[in-house]
Amino acid sequence: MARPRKPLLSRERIVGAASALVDSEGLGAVSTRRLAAELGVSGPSLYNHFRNKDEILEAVADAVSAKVDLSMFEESDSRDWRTALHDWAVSYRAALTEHPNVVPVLARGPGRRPAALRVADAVFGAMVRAGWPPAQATRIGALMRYFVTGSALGSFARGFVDDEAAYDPCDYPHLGQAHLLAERQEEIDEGAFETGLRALLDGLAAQHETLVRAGGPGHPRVDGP
Amino acid sequence: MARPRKPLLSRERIVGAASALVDSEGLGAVSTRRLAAELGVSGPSLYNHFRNKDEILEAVADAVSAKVDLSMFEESDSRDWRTALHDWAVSYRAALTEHPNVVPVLARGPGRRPAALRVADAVFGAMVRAGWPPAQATRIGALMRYFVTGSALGSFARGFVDDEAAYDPCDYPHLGQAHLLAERQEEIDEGAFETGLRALLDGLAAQHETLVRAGGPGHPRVDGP
DNA sequence: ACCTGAACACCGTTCAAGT
DNA sequence: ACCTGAACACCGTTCAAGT
Repeated sequence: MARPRKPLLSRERIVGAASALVDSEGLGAVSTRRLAAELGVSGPSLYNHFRNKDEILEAVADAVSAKVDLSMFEESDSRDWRTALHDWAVSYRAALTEHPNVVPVLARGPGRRPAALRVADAVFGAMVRAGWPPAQATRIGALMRYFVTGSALGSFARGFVDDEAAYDPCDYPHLGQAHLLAERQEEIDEGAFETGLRALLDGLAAQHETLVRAGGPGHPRVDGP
Repeated sequence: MARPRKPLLSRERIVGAASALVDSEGLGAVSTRRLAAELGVSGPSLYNHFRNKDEILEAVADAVSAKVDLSMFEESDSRDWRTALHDWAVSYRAALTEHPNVVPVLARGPGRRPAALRVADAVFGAMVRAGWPPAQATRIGALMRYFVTGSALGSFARGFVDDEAAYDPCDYPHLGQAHLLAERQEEIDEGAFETGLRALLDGLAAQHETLVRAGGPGHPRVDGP
C-alpha cells in the first residue's frame, strides 16, 4: 500500500484504540503489533506518530488526568480549601477507578503530561491561596496523590483471594473472614477511601487552625513550589 | 549437562538473584532468560522451581513484606493503637522505599503471600483489640495501605521533570519552581509522608474519641474481617 | 509524509531428551 | 528430580523501499 492519500492513522485514533485496549484487557495486552492490528495497519506504522510505545501509554494516561474536575480550585469558586480538596479527591479517584489499568502509568507522576501538570498546578495554587505556606502546599499535593493513587492502584479487597482455605487460622488468627472481602470489594474500598479522606482532611484542618492562629488572619504569600 | 548430582538451583537462590536484579535494574530487566543467565543456567531451568515468572516476582515481593516490623501489634507490646499504627507505617514505608521497584508487585495485594498476609492479620487484630469495630479495622488496614504504597510507588518529587522549560508559566502559573522538586526528592517525599501520616492519625484519633464516648469504656468485640 | 515487509534482538513457556 | 537445547508464538524497534 505504502503512503495513502489520506492518512490512515492519527495520534487521536491511536490513543483511542490504546485506551480501549487497556481498559478491556489490561496494560499487558497492549503491544505495538496488537494495537496496530486493531487499527488495521502494520506494527511499525505507529512510529510515524509516536516515538515509542511508552509515549502512547503516556498519552492514554493523560486522557484520564484530563477527566479530573478542577473547577473547585478556580478563584471564582466559593468552596473553601477543605471542601475543594475533598471534592477534587473524589473526582480524582473516580477518574482513576474508571480506568484502573492505567493507574500504574499515572502513578509515575506528571512528567511532561499536560493534563497531569494542570492538576498539580491547580491544587498547589489553590492551597497557597488558602494560606498554606508553599512547602506545605507541596506536601498536601503529594500526600493527596499518595492516598488517591494508592486507593485506585490496588483494590484492597480484591487483594485477598476468594478462597477460605488460603487463611489458615493458625497462621492468620484474625483473617477468618478475609475470603469474603472480594465479594464486597466496592463497598469496602469506597468506605476505606471515605474514612481515610475524612481523617486526612480533619487532620489537615487542625493543622491549618494552628497556622492561622499563629500567623494571624493575613495570608502569607511566599513563592516556591 | 542434564541433571547434576547436586541441584544447581533452589528457590532461595532464584529469589535472591531476582531481588538483586529488580533492585539494581528494575522490574523490566527481569526476564527468565536474563535471570537464568545470571544464575549460570539455561532459561527453562527456572520452571523446575517456579510455575512461572510471576511466581518468582511474588516471592521477591513477599521477601520485602517480611522485613516490615510487626512487633508493635503484639499483645505484650505497650504502644497504644495510634503509636503502633504510626511506627508500623514508618517501618512499612521504609521497607518499600528500600526496594521501590518491587512496589508495583506488592501493590496488587497480599494474595497468597504469607508475609503479606501476616501483615494484614497483625494490623487487623490489633485494631480490633484497640476497640475499633471490625468493619472500621478493615477500613484502617485498607487506607493505611493506600497511603503507604501510594507514597512508595511513585515519588512525588521525581514525578516532575528536572527541566525548567517544561513548565510554561502561561499554562502552569504556579509551577514556576517545579523543576527544583526532583533535587530535593527525599526531603519532599519524606515531609509529605510525615505530614499525611500525622493528619491521618489525628483524624482517626478524633473518630476513635467519639467511638469510645458513645460505646462506653467496654471494648466491643464482634467478629468479621 | 506515511505506510509496508523484512530483519534484529529479544521475550515466556512447553516439551522431549538426557542423566 | 533437575537440567538441556529446540521450538513456538510472541515482543519493541529500525530501516530501506515504496508512493
